Amino acid sequence: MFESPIAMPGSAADCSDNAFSQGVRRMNPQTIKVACSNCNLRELCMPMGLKPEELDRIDEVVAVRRKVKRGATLFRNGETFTSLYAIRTGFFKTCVTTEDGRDQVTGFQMAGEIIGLDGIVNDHHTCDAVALEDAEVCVMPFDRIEELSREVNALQHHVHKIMSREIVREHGVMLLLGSMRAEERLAAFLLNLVQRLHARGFSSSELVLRMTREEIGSYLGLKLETVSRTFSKFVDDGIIEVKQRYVRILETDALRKIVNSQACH
Amino acid sequence: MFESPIAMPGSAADCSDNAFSQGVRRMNPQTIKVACSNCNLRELCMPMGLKPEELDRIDEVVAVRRKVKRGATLFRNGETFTSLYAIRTGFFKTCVTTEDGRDQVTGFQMAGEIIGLDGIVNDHHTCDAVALEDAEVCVMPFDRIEELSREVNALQHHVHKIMSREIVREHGVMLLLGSMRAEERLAAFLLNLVQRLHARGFSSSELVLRMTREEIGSYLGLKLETVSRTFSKFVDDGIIEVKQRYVRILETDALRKIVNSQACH
DNA sequence: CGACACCTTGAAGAGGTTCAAGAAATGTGG
DNA sequence: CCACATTTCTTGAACCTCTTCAAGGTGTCG
Repeated sequence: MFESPIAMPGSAADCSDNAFSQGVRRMNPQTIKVACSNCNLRELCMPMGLKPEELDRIDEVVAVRRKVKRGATLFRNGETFTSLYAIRTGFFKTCVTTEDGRDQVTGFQMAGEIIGLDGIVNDHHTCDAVALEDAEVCVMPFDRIEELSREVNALQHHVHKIMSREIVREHGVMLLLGSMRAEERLAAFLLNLVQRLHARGFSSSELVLRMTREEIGSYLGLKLETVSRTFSKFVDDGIIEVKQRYVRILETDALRKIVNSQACH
Repeated sequence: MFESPIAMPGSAADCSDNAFSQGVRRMNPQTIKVACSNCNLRELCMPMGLKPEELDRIDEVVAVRRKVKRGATLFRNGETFTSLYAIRTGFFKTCVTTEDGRDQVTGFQMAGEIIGLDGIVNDHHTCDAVALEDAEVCVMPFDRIEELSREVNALQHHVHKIMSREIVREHGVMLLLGSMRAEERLAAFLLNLVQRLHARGFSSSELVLRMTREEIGSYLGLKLETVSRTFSKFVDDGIIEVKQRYVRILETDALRKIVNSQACH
């Protein structure tokens, strides 16, 4: 509900197909076959600068689309791995769970991001991917990705980059979890979220959290009460405004200063 | 010095080439050109079950070997990415550093493991790789890897698996940093180290730490004093013996119980 | 053998957690 | 559309774990 005023029209965040491509495409709701070449999220999840004939081949990557209702899982720990998923719309969390009941949110993913990479190594997923709002994903069978990336060099390198990016992202999370205090973690979290939303055409100062305080806490290695208290502290300090899930950042620089405060320790 | 009595002869941990292959190979110390097909670490860092002609091609992956003295870096944050490195001998840490002086060890790597994956996404390394003991690595230029993996399917899939494995490993670290207490973290750390050493033919109850308490602490998100105290507590409880860097595990099950103690919270 | 890096241990303190209660929002069924 | 149940969020107070600061011990290497 807060999203539409924040979204910038015509941007990558506007995830509906344009009128032309819809007219050309078959609209069978069961098996929606779609072309990456027409997708306005392409620049986020597919390699850029392809030759026309390569672009056509890329269309073979996506088998079908799949809708995932809020609260439902796209895949679960233990399930057989078959495909990577490119998020078209919606918002996901991924989390690992242990037998003894430990739980850790390992990431939040939004439109244009790829999930499922964890499953490659053992042909089974090792985490759950849960939709935090109604979502739609492009299903990309991995054997087809491997096949195509033998022929399209740009796709091959793109797959490698996506995996490397995820490794680097996780390094950042390890830094956060291993060396930051609560305020620093939450500030870094907010800056990261808003930066990614901005890259998708949303505001760089307002956002709607799609996850609960508990999920934020799990991701940041904090209890939900600490997350709530830290939000309140930022509000008291005049850095942000918070109304439930809605957050407005008033002082981006203050958040940056909090994250980079290591020097004065 | 503690290593030789623990190592099992003839195992993968015995990293020297056999007499035959040395006789055949040119021994120019400047540019040592070596064949993966003869390496007894192959099963750790290369795909298995290759056809003979594929095995020959794999030999093209490794350009040269490179020695890294204890304390020296294999690559540094900011350096241009060119190659992945397979560790032949020695022990590395990788760590990310921020301008404001924060520092986080993101992993410890031993023989047969691959480092450098962080550099793919932006053509620059985003962390430092430091040898914790004199080491030797196989340099594998990444463009050559990409070239070859277009032709050898098993290599292609192997590269994907290595990257996926690293992603899954980091999920585990996030779980550790985000949800475990000091004792649980150190117990998990010891079990992981000893398990990996065991896979290389070393003892599953004795090990020599190649890193300082401070480096362990950085990896586990703890201060070195906490690491030291937790070691001492494990000794008091009769779970391990510690003499500086030498550790003997007396009660593996006790360590396992500590890691999986979440249920009784 | 002396300098330096590394490790251990104690005591005090801070930051985050736990437990608890109530408020606010959200969803559901009549 | 409203009442009720449920989930989510906020806030307070006590507690606990880990950190910080400090001092001394141990090992290593030139």
